[in-house]
Amino acid sequence: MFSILKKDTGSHARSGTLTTPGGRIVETPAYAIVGTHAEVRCLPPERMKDAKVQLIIANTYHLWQKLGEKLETFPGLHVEMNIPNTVIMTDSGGFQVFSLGFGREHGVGKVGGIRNSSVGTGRSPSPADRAALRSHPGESNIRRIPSSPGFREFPPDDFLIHDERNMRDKNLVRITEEGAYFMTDNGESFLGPKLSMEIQEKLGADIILAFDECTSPEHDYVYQKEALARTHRWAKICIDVHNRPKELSTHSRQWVDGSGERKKQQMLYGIVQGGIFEDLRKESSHYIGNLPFDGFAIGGSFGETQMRDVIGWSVSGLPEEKPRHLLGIGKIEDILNGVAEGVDTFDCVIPTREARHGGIWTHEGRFDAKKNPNKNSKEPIEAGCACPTCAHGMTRGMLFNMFHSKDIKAGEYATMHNIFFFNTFMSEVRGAIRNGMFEEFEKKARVKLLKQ
RNA sequence: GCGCAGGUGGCAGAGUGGUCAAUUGCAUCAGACUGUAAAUCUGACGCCUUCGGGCUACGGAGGUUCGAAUCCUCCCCUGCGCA
Repeated sequence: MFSILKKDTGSHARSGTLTTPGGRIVETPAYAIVGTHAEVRCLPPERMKDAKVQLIIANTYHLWQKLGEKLETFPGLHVEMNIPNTVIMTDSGGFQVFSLGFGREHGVGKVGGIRNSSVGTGRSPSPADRAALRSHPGESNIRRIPSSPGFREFPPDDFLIHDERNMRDKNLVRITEEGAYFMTDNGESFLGPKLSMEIQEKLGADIILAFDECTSPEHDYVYQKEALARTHRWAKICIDVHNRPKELSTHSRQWVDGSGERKKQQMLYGIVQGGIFEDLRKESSHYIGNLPFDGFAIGGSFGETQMRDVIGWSVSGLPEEKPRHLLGIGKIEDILNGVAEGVDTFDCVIPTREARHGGIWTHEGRFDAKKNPNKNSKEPIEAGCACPTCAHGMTRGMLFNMFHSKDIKAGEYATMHNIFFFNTFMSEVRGAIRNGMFEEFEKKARVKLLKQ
């Protein structure tokens, strides 16, 4: 259940309370800390409370690969991670379709620079794109594995220069109508919408995500359109699997019989895609928004400069009363943009990954603890910060030394601070919205936090 | 004193006639990181440069050679063994 407590008048920002079917609670806007393998790197489970974590996102693909047959007897993420009261969501594996596939081939992340000029505006397809769409319906970069019917490689090898072929060989994913084939160390494994749903039921998160295809920022309009149609077809399959009669379930966790009423234990979110194209994003937003999901997520690729527009288009067709999650984003500026566009929850590796790499976030901007200016610095990590790291009296110089002496604790101290910082920041955002001060808060935050 | 092994860029350690300003690792410095193949990855790392190149360099001094970190002679130093 999602109840909105306050809506901002100057933007689409809102603040509310998300209560999961299991009775766990998230105050929104909130930030999901990434715990891909059912653990937050460099943060012991018992310290999550100290870091003010209220939401965790784990990963279906990676846990599936890691657990194998143990999945059948998996006790559920809350038990496994020993965080009975924390809300957990699982990503469906749709992102790995990109990160292990075209992400590798194109050498980009989801917020990549946009190289293809015909893609740059994000407004509408160029005449060339339209022509391509007419003359090659369905014939985009899709690859079929040799064992599947109608196998073909596209583009054919002959069309590729050597470097392009090398890059293509980095792609470990073959996408088909049914799902995606992943090349792993143990051979090939297939993951599609149906299986992703079944795995997510066994993992037992509070919130699960539809299996989608996350596209690359380098994909052109033609490909984005085709991938979007596929993601939409998969969305319906996910709903059907999620809502199948209990008798057909292979796993009992999905349904709870409480007070004579059969109740779903997990919330299912649909995912909006469409690359950076306005018409595709709006189409997707309306299509997904009209399906009976419990909430919605915005996925896929963004150009850094187009991000806010893309978020706006993606939200445009979603029902007001249901929660919205922005997948894999972000940085402070992205959060401000997302909240202002009506996003309720976020998740991103930024706080945790950057912490391990020395990137420290503070209310005065970000700094790199491994870099020279911090050598011998007596300055606290962040003055006035109440996190356990700062409360411990850690200085920038101490952290510098720990990183340089490869002390494993450096990553822990930094991770603790960053998670605490992001969660604190989110609570400040909530406070601002609930007090009707979001506009002022946002203005100040942009000036102060973004100077880096 | 004799025998053996060695002395290479901040360190470790390749190279044993030209493709060597010298593989590689570490350290250092800089940059990146957005649903985590990431406690990771890139780049720089003798000096100068108009970015074409120029200069000085493999313990020291000579020598052989068109050409030497690489071969020869002497010297200096280090480690191990024997006296």
